[in-house]
Amino acid sequence: MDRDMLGDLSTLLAVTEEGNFTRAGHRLGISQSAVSHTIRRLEDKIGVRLLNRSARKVTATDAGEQLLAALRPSFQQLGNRIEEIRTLGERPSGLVRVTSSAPATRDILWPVVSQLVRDYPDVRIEISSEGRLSDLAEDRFDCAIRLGEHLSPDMIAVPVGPQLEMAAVASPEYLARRGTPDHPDALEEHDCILMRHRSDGPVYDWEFEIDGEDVVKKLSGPFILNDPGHVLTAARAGHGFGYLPLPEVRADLDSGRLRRVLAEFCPRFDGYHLCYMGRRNLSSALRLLIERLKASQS
Amino acid sequence: MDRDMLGDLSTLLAVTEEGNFTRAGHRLGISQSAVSHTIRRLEDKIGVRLLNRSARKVTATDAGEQLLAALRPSFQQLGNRIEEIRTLGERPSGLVRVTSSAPATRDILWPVVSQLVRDYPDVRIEISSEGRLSDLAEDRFDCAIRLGEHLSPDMIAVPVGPQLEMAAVASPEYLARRGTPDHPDALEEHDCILMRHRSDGPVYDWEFEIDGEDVVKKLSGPFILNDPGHVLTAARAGHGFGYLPLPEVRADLDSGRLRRVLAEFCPRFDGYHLCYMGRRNLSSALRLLIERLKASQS
DNA sequence: CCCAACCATGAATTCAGTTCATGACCGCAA
DNA sequence: TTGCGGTCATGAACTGAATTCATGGTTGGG
Repeated sequence: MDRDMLGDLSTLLAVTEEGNFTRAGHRLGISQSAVSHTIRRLEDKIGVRLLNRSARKVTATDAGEQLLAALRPSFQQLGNRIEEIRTLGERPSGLVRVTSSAPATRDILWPVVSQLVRDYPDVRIEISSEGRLSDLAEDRFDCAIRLGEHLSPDMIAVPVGPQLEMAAVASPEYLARRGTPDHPDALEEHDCILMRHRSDGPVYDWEFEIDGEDVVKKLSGPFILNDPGHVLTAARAGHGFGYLPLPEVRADLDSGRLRRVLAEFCPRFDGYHLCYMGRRNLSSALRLLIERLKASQS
Repeated sequence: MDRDMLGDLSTLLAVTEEGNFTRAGHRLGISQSAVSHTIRRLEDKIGVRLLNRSARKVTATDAGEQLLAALRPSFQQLGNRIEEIRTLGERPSGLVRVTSSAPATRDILWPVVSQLVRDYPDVRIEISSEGRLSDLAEDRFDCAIRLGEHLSPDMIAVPVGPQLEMAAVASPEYLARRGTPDHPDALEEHDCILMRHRSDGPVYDWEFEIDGEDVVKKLSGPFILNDPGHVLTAARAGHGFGYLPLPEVRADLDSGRLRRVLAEFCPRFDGYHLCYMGRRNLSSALRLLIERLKASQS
């Protein structure tokens, strides 16, 4: 019994259920002619006439009836079984460990996972603000919400949030002590808390938009950190300016712990990305989360 | 369950049977890459991962195993059924020689062969009421319709008719001359035309049901015959009682040539059997007849 | 550490399935 | 008896899904 025959058998079944080629074709989404060719081809392969055709009537021959007698229960069982595993397959379960900053958790992650765990009671989500991208490779976390695209060749990053705006911030104490810059060029006279992710990687650029032009400032300062939380800590402590996405500094701005400068020079850019290791066997729960986050972006 | 999926399912089965995509591809006559695409497409359609792949090993997931558990018997049944009808459908042709009594021909054989020769124009059926079981072994006939099960070790008998009732009959002339028995015991005072099939075999029993008990009467008479037709001939001639299945004597009863006695004592028993030599290479036409007679019994 | 065997996948190819066009057949009504 | 409408059959033309090609990634064994 060859593979191509199997689809043809379901055409045979449709013909006998509908009673003519034309209606069977409608049901299957093909033309009457295609049905005719298909049945003819099947009969040639098996070497037996399966249908008697007269004008206005199609009936199964005895051989056809015998074949259909085996076909009906078999296809019914297979259809049922496929539906069962499809339904069961839609029951993701297990733990998904996500590392995400508090703002990303609040703005991007929480709206999605809140509904997800209602829809799929067997899924549990662990969210930690302390993880690092390197934790993904070491399987301490399953995914991370981060700004910008992926950095490692084996890591996948998909956008899951709207475009963002950067903010340059410093403590009131620092500003009182060192003055408030009114242009990005002035930052060259200030201390800036820089970031990079890998100790051997590039330092993150501070980009500004001056007279419609994108300008990258090469700055310096007392710290090069790899964690936005630490950048905030250092900025609050008066060690200089931090340059972070607006959501990440909003709480400090609201509380007055930090003040924003050069807002009119700050461009918008791609927002949060979901990062995960691009390996094969992602759990169904993780796949589900990835799909949901992608979908929330549209 | 759509048509295109069915062929893909047989690819899935081949992969799990062969243990890898490459060998499955060889079996199916397609490349390893085509197998990979096919499995991927099937998994996308169903929405469930069916196989775990690692280097050098492919195994079914739980969902895949469940699907395969339904797939295997279904495809086996379909494959067998297709092979059956293909075999039968190899345009059976030629002559099938059947020996059958007139009642068996009328009641059992005719309804089946009438349609069979329409379906298969190359098949011809010869029916003779003169044959004997011994003619099967000597290849003068291909099969026989007979009451009761087979007698020779190399002969096969399959039931092809409903249960029957025996009838004890005699001619009106005999009854007028010798009297009408009103109990099976009275037969001991009468002439009875006996039957057996092999000259060295046992004489056929005359069984009656008396007060709910089965009773075998040991009787005697002027003839021991091996053919029901001859028994009827003898009974019509007034030689005594015949003991035959009701269908075989119906015509004589209807015409008044014979009269039935002791009807309330006659039990029912297994009916007509199709007898044929149990050798291997039965012609396709004979196999077809056998299948049809078996099927007509259900 | 290297190699062989296997799977994955995007792009390109190909040919089997399908449509198109149209003829043949048949049942039914006028 | 004839005409019409509905259905099946089939060869030729078309097309898109299945398959191949090319190649990269992974992994187990030597």
